[in-house]
Amino acid sequence: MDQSLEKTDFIRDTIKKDYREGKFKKLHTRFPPEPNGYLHIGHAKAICLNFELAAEFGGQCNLRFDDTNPSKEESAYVNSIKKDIHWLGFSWGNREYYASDYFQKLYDFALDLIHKSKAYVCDLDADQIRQYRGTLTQPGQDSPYRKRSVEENLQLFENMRQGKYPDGAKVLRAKIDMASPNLNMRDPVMYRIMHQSHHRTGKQWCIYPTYDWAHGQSDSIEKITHSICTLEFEDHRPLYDWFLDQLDIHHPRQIEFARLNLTHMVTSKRMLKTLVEQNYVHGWDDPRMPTLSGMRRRGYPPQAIRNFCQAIGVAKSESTIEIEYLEHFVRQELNRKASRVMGVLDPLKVVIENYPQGESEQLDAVNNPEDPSAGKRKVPFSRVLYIERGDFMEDPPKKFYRLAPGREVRLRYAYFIKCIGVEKDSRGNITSLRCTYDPATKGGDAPDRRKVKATLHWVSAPHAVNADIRIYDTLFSRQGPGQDEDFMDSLNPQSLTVNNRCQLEPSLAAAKPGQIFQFERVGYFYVDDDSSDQRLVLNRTATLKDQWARIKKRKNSTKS
RNA sequence: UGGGGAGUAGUCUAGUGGCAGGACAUGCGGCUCUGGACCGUAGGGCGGAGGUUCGAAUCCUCCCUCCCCAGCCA
Repeated sequence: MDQSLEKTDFIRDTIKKDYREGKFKKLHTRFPPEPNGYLHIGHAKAICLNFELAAEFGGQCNLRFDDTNPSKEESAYVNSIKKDIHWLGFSWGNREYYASDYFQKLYDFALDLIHKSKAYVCDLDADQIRQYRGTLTQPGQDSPYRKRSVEENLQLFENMRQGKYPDGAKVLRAKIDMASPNLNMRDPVMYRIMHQSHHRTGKQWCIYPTYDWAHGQSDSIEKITHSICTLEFEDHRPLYDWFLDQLDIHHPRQIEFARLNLTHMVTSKRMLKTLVEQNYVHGWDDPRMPTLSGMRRRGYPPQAIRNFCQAIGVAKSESTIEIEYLEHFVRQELNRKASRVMGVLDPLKVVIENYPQGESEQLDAVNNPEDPSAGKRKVPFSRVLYIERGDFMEDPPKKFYRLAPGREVRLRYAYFIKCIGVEKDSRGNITSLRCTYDPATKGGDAPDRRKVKATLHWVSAPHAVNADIRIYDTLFSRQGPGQDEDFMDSLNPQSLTVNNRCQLEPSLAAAKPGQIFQFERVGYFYVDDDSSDQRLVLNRTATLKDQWARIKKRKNSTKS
């Protein structure tokens, strides 16, 4: 690989170093989601990292569900997670694992620690354990049960497993150091009693391992070489290492990186759950959600998300990426792939007065100028058309070079038209435009080489189809929702508006759910599953970049 | 205040003692039958103070700011 193009970051550096030092032969990573919610864009960063690392170094990446807490986990989440990872374009072969697959092995490992006098059964309740733990600045105290004999611990632990105690009565703890400055080392809990049915093991167990006890050992069982996780687990690394060392089993290296944050978004599972459960959005796959299923339904191509994840890189400093950066990759991908069509969101009627009444014709339109193989299609033209209301101004300011009285513009793939009159209602609102067309400009070129400043999209009124277009904006109006206020307070009341006035070219009548189009000069639109033969429903994926909108915005802000 | 991390343009990120580079965003220009795309161009940065060195984003010292940890969550 070209040295200058080779990706580099601290994780890859570490892996290369480990490889040079012969610490492993084949890289093995894993993506370990807990099946207690839907995957979001933050997970995508971890998924891409783990799977791409494996691919780059000729290794493998496992999918492992971290299902150690039956009170929160459901198989419905398992399915959505698998679907989303596949959608992103990654596969884990037959290496679909569950921490719950290892419950027996973990139990045996625990026995081993008890035998080594490195773990004990503790009768303190949750409150008492907290008190004994000490504080950030004060050391903890040994549990009164810390000195139990190996035999007693073995018996008690067996009893725990047999279901002889109620929830919370006892726990199994590692025997490390109650005075450690790292709170995670102050005799952390390994097992808790939960008489709770598990989505995979059913009623087989009533004691469940904690994250700290399950994670490293699961990594080890799967012969993971590099266990990549987020920064908040940095404090846990000494414990991760301690368990593996005491057990003297395969020892992966844990590496921590900074999680992904995006402006105008939240990714905390608690907050996302609240949004769904209190119906602020229409489900986990609402196109405003930062979930992968939401983005899929919004029309974001998976490749755009992967490109984005590559571009943002991986580091240890906490960062918040502007949502515009993600949108850039969405547009980049869609620009190459999406078929162009014409659709008018805010219609203004135009009558071509010199075009024969009752007639129409079919004009050639290019489907995708970025992709000649996409071919051409026909669009009907007639005497009565719709153009975008915003494409006309009666009294245009300097930098506005679209249609205005007396002005000539081109209708894309059609003709030059000139505005010769404006019709208004009694309140002075413009109801329609009177125009003439130049038959010699058919197709969009003038034989006399004269130029026009603007090209407008349009739709023939008698041929137009209608639809519901869901116009999405960011779910939150603040850049960092929930940072200085309750996150619900910065919900954007404008995050969804439905437009049913639109007029679209007739080819859209055949659009099928899952298809995505560029409405020329407007944006990208994805055909939603809610569409039926009776009613087309489109989600606006993203707008096109719009120079005029920016000029307008700047003018308004300098005025005020 | 114990421990663990992090500070490079508006936002990400590269750099590992030798010209601070790239992407997004922004401005300007070009091109164009999408004010899209594309091409070109400009502005703007090493948290601070000392020190070592011919030379410091990089090494040393001190300081400042931010994040994480006191779940039987992950």
